[in-house]
Amino acid sequence: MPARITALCLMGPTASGKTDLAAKLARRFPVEVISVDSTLVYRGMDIGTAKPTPEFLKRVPHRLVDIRDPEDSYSAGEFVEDARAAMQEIHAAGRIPLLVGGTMMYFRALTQGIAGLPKADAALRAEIDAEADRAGWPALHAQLARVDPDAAERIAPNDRQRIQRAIEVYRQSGRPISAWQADDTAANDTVRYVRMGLMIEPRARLHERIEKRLDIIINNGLEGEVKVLYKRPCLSRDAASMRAVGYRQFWAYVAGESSFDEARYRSLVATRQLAKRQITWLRSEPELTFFDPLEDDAIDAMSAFLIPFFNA
RNA sequence: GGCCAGGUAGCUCAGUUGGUAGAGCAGCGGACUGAAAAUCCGCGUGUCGGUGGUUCGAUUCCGCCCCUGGCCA
Repeated sequence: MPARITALCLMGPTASGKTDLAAKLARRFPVEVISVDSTLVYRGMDIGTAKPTPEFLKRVPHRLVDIRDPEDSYSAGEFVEDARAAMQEIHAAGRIPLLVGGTMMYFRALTQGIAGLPKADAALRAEIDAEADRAGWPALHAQLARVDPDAAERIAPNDRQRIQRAIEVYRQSGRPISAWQADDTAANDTVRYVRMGLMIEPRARLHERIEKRLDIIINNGLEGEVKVLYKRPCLSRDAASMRAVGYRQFWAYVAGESSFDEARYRSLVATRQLAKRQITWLRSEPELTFFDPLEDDAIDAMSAFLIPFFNA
């Protein structure tokens, strides 16, 4: 049985300054960063994801960055396995894991457990998509209602992603997804999570930062980066990686479907909407202590908050 | 300066044969179990450009004024 360990969580919406604060914490405490970000896992997606530079990563190593090609997918389940392994290694090396990121579902899956569901199956998903093209998602929702009324009740008739997932799991295993989800997921109780959240208020203040950051990303060459990805023969716009904010919108521009200004505007909107969803997660996160990253003494406030956990 | 077309929600616009108005986008709130930077659900009062007039009643009809765009001088 592994020893009980403490892990720190630093969670915040996009453009809230997580990376910067993580680096500062790493200078003050014996911590090692684990990235909790569904886009930083992809190699070759550096500019649009605002990935820390190689020099920065050399100074402050991050686990779970650049571990997938954009053609491949990654998932919350894989993240949980990878993050648990990384936490054990870091702990064994005498340091404390610092989980940093904005992919709230990954945090939730890690800290509260995730059912042992069957994995994704690309062929089966394509099959279900084809059926939906013919009959429409509400029809598949009705089909789901016959085999799994509990799941159907929770899923909206137009929520293609969840309908598809529920049907996928049922066809693969012959067992309703609601039954799988009812299994005891027994969150890993060998880890104690200490949660810190970043919040920038009012919202307009965050929106300003988002716009500035997007323009930096565009000036750094987002268009060129997307062009390289666009040319890869095995990479499609339907790949999980290419649905990421900025990539999806500039893919449409590179494909000649929209103007540059439109790609920029839509990326801006998508980023704001992403931030809003992340904030919704944060509001429901238990035992979260908030910090304002724009305060001059943010790092000191966080340090003061953390010291008791390092002495324990 | 003259003629024409417009001025309605943050933006783009629809509409009211006269009974004070509604879509898309944006924005806001929420959900979230192997694609989650994903996928969905909910939320629409705004001096209908200003001002006078007609009318029981004007955003709607009429006059004048202001603003924008186009054409003509």
